[in-house]
Amino acid sequence: MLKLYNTASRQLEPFSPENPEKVKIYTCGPTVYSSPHLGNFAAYLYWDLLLRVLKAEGMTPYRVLNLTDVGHLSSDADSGEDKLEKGAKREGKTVWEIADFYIEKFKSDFKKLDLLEPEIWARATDYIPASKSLVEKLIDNGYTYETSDGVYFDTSKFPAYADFARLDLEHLKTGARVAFSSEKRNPSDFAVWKFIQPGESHAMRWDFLGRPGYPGWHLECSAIIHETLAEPIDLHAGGIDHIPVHHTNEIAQTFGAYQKPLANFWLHCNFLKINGEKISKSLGNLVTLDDLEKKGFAPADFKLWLYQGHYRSERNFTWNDLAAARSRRRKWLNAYLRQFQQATSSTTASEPSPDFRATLLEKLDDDLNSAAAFAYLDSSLDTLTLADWRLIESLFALDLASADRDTEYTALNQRLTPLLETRNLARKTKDYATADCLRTDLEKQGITFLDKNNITYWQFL
RNA sequence: GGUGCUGUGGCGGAGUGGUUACGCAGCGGUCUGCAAAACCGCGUACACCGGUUCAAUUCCGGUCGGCACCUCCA
Repeated sequence: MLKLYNTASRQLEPFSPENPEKVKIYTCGPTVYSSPHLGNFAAYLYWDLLLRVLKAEGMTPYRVLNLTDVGHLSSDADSGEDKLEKGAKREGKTVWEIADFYIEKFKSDFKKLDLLEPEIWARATDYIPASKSLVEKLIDNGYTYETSDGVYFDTSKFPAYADFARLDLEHLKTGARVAFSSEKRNPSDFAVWKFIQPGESHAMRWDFLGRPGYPGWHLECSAIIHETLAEPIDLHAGGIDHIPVHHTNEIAQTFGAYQKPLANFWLHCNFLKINGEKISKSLGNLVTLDDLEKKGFAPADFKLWLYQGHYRSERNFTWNDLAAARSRRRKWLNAYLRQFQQATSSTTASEPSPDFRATLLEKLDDDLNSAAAFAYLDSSLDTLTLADWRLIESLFALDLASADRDTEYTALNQRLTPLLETRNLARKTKDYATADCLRTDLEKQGITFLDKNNITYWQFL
């Protein structure tokens, strides 16, 4: 039985969706104004593992992933620039071009990492009517008040506001927020709709309440969920940073509008650091998927590195550790290739070994403990069948035993088998010059021979 | 100030009240014509101080350290 750590209760709980045939999942997506970095992808990789474990457990996830293409202020100060506007200025494009460009970038990286596509990609700007209707509901239900710069949610009207994040509202630092809007009744109040002031340039604007404006940042998630999944959903996932503000506000506004809880289960992943520092633009330490590939790492190397740890633990990314993960992955790949080469002549089971499957899933069922699953995998390396490897691939998608790869390996096998036989014949006749020459040539292509128990395999260096 | 996380062998990283994962790197060995990132073996780690206990890295208290969020960053 799958158990997950529910942020709402701060406890490990059995995950039992209302309808296993359609497990309603919402995962917070990116703001599309620049290239995503490894830290961003960590979240999607963790949730991908979650989806795959759900599937292995016989459930059918139905997942919505939002794309925040509405600009929002990059800081709370009045001088703060809208992120998309900033990106547009930087690249000499319109905000819409910026959004389109980075959505495509995100989706192509998503594909490179072999992540399961969400059932719905939800662009915030496609849900403006839903957003407006949510604000109207909030106004009708008396949860809001208007200031000169927007419509605000009055958090004092939602007594449970502090519960989810266990906030101490009395002691919350206010600072910038108060300066930003002295008209706010409570420091924790937040805008559900923002007005565009005369003279303010904001390319994305919609008429609402008799004037131009745009939705508050937290609004889209509640609106999209209401429109696409209907609350309460089975599971809502996001980064740990979203607990105190974003998810807290989502819960408040959804309850205010629809008088229903937003989600039954909340999952939060911890952050990635790089060389011991937080990932941030100002520190200039962003690493993208492209950087990884430039240094000769496969996207799957990063996945393996990430899954060696736990989603709730803070991880520190270093190139050294990534190289270690790559070594481990190559070892697995070669173990698979040995099975693959041996299996061409022998029959293989079509189903994974029940024991292996059960034990592997048992580890993952324990709050997605992929590190423990990997340790078990390593200790079983020699006994894994092709079907076992397909199970591993279906759970972790490490680009080891996919159908595409198998086609490649079959072709390689056809090309290499004659060379391998020639070499072994040369060895038999003690023509070591020929034998070594063949091996050296192949090693230039990153392939070598492994002689094990009188069988010779080819494998990657 | 508030909230939360965290301190495990050279590095990474699970986990557990007593048999002490796993990976990378290292060392030794085996196999081999020679090799090999193939196999075997080795390292006896859990910040510090108290407490509970027959027994604590694991529970409790404290100390010290690290980190994150509260700044529209996953």
